[in-house]
Amino acid sequence: MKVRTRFAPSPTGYMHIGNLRTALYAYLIAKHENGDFLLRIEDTDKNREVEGALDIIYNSLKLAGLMHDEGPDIGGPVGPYIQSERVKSGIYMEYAKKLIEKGQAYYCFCDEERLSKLKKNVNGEEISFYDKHCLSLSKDEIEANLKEGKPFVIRQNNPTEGTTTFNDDLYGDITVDNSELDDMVLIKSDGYPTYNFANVVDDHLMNITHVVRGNEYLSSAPKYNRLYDAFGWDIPKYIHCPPITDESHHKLSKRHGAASFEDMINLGLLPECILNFVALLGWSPDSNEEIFDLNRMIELFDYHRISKSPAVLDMTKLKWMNGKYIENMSNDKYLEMALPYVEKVITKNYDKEKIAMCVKTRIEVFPDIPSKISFFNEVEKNYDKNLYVNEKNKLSKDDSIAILNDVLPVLEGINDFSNDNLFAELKEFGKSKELKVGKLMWPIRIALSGLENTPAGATEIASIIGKEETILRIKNALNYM
RNA sequence: GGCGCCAUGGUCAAGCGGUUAAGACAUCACCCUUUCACGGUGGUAUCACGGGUUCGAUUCCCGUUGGCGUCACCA
Repeated sequence: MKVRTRFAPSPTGYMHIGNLRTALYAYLIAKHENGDFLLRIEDTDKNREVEGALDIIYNSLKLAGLMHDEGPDIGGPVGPYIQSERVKSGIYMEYAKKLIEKGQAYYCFCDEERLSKLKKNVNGEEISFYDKHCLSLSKDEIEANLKEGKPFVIRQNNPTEGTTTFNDDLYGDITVDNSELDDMVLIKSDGYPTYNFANVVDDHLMNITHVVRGNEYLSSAPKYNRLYDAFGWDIPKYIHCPPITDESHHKLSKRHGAASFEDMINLGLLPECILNFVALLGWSPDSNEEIFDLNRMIELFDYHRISKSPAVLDMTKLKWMNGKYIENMSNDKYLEMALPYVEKVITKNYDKEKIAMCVKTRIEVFPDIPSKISFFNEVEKNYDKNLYVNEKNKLSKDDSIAILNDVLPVLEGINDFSNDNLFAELKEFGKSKELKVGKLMWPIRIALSGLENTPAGATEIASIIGKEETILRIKNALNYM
C-alpha cells in the first residue's frame, strides 16, 4: 500500500515551529517511501477563524519546500481538503448517525447549565466528565426533542469497564481503563464535527497510512481507536512526536520570541536551515551528519529513530548552523542576499561586494551585517583610545603614535592600494623598523576602524576605503590622540 | 487530583547487557593569524535516585522523585 501522510493544521494565523516539524516529519515519512503528502485544513471551529491564515500555511510550506501532492489549492482525488467544505456535503453527520445506529454514539441535549454542574475544580483547574445522562433517553424523547428543534450534540458512547489499547510506532502499546474515556462530543451543536471526530473520518476517507501529530494527542488516541473499530476501519500507524520546548522546558510560546516559523525568518534565519535544525530536534540520522538539505533528509529519514522525549530549542546552535549555511553558500547567492544589507549602511562609493565578502564567515544571520561593517562608511567618533594599547603585541599608546607617524609618509608614497601590494610594502617597512607585522598592523587597523574587532585586516580595510581616506583616517587618529 | 508519557553532560544527541559512554553547540586552554572570526589540537562536563533480574546493568523489570501532556461543543 502506498504511504500517505498528511499535514492537518488549523488556520490559526501562524506556523508554530512544532507544527512545522510535524509537517516535515509527515513529509519525510511519505517521501522516503515515494508516498503522498497531503494538506488538509482543519477549520471546524468557526469562532477561531483568522483572516489570511490560509495564506500563511501555504507560504510557509512553500518556503520550507514541503510541497504537498494533494490539497485545497491543487485538488486531488479525495477532496475537498478543507473540513468546512466537507461539512457541507454532510459526511460527518452521516457517519455520526451510523455510529448512533451501532450504539456507539448518542444524541445529547444537555445545556450549558447542566454541563457546568458536572465540572470539578482540581488544583484551580476545571475538569469535567460527562455522566451519560442523555444515553438513557428513550427513542420517543429523542424524536420529540429533535422535532422541537432543541440543540443537540452527538457524543461517543464509551464503555465504563474494561480497557482499550492502541499502538504507537514510537511509544508501543498503551493501554488505558475505559473508565478514563469521556464521552467526547463528535458533532457540535452547530453541526460541525469536532477535531476528535473529523480527523478519524477524514484520515480514513483520505487513505492516510501514517498519522503524524504531536503527542498531546496521546491521551485521546484510545478514543480514536474505538471510533475506527466501531466503523470497522483499518487503524493507521500512529507516530506521536514529542514537544519542542524553551529553556525552561515549557512549550514554546508566542511570547518566547521565536516560536513560529515566521518569527525565525524575521530573525534572518534561512528556511532551509530552520528545517534542518528542527529535523534534528527529536530525530537523528544513523550517521553523524547534521547538516543536510531536504533531499538528503528524505534519503536518511527513518521515523523509527524519532525520539520520545521533549527537546529544548537552542537558539545558539540554530544561529551557529545558520552561519554554516551562509558559509557554505555559493558566492553568487551570498552576494545576492548580503548586498541589500551592505547597501543599507555603506553610502560611500566603496566596493560593496568586497565588503560583503569580508563578513561571509563572520556572521550568523544576514541582519548581523550592518553593525559589522558600518565603520567602512564612517569611523565612530569617540572610540576608546585605549584600543591603541595592546598587550599581546607589547604595544603602548606611544608606540602606536610613533608607528602611525612613521607609516603615514610610507602610505603617501604608495600608489597601488591593492591589498597584496599594501601588505607587501608595509611588511617590508616593518622589517626595516624591526616591527613584527602584528604589532605594525594593530594601530593602523584601529585608526582605520575605531574598533577592537573588525571583519578585515588593516590592509584589507585600507584597500577598500582607498588611499585618500586611509591617510585621512590616520591623520584624524593622530589628532584624536 | 485521576490517567498517560518521558528521564544520558548546560543544550541537541549516539547507545539498544560487557564501550576508554560517540558526535555537535556552548565553555576553557593552546596553535594558526594582519585584530576578530574561520580552521586545527586538546581539556572540563552526562547515564536522576532506590531496589531487583543477571556472572555483568546506562541498557531489562518494579518503585521513588522530577518534568511534561491530558481531563472543552480547541485543535
